[in-house]
Amino acid sequence: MRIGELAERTGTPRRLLRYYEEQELIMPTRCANGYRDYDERFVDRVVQIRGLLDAGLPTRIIKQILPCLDKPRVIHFKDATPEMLATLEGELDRMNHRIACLTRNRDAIEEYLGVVRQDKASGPSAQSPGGR
Amino acid sequence: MRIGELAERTGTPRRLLRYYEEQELIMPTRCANGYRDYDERFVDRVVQIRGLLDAGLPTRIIKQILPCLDKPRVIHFKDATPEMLATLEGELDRMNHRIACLTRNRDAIEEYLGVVRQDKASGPSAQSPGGR
DNA sequence: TCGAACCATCACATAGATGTGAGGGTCAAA
DNA sequence: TTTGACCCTCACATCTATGTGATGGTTCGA
Repeated sequence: MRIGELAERTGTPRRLLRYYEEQELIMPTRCANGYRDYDERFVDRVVQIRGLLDAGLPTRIIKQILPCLDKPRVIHFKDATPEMLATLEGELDRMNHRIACLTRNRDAIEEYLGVVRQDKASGPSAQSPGGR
Repeated sequence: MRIGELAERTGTPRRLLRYYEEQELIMPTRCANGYRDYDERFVDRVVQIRGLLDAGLPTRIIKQILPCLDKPRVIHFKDATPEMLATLEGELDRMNHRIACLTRNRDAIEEYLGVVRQDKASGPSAQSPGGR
C-alpha cells in the first residue's frame, strides 16, 4: 500500500510517516517509481509508534523497543548487545514509573469526577464533604 | 523553602520550577526581598508535575488536573464548569489509552528480556523459539 | 493529451520543554 | 567591607515532534 492509504488507515499525516522513516522506526520498500510501499504489518506498527510517542517515549527509544514486539522474534536475538539490554531494562523501569503515575492520577480524576457528578445531581449548592 | 532547596529535593532544575510557575502549575509566595517561598507541599506537587510531563501530558492539561488531587477537595467544587468536566473526561480517556499502551509494551519488553536472558544463560548460540 | 490525484524531496516554521548565560540584587560569614 | 552563595529577570539557544508549502515527477481516466 502507498503512503496515502497508510496515512488514512492509521490517522497519521504523511509528513509523520516520512518522519518516522527518517528516524528509522519504519522502513518501507520502494516501488520502481520511487513510491514508498508499505505492507500490511505497518498499520499496527504505526499505531504502536503513535501510542508510544503519545505516552512520552522519544523515537530514539521507540526504535529500540520495536524489535522486541516482533513475533516470532527468533531472528532478533543476535542484535541483543549488553548495552541494548541495559537500555531496555532502564526503559522498562521508566515505563513502570509512568504507568504508576498515570494510574494514580487517573484514579484521582475518576474519583473527583465521581464526587462532582454526584454533587451536581443531588443539588448544585450542596457541598457534601463525602464523609471521610 | 527557597528555590534552591526545592530544586534539590525534587531533582528539578531551577529553570523548570520557574517555568512551571509561569505556566501556573505552582504559585509560590514571595518573601519581602522577592525570593520565591515554597511551602512543604510543593515538593510532592513538583514530583507529580514531572511525572505527568514525563508521561506525555502538556502543562496546559496538568494545570487542570492538579486541582483534582487536592485533598480535602471540598473547596474546589465551584470551579468545576461543564467544559472543564468535559476536558477531564476526555483526558481520563487519553490516560487510559496511554496506560493500556504502556502496559502492553512493557509486558512485551519484559517477556523479551526474559527470553533473551534465558537464552544467554543456556548457551549464547542457541535460539530456542520458546515453545508456543 | 490533459488534468486530477497521487507521489517525491526539500526547506522553513512552530510549539513545548529545557539548557545556558548575562546582568544584577541580597545576605551572611570572614 | 568584601566575598561567595544564593536569588532575581530577561533573552536567546536547542531538541523533538509536528505543520505547511514549494517544486516537480507518475499514473490514470476523460
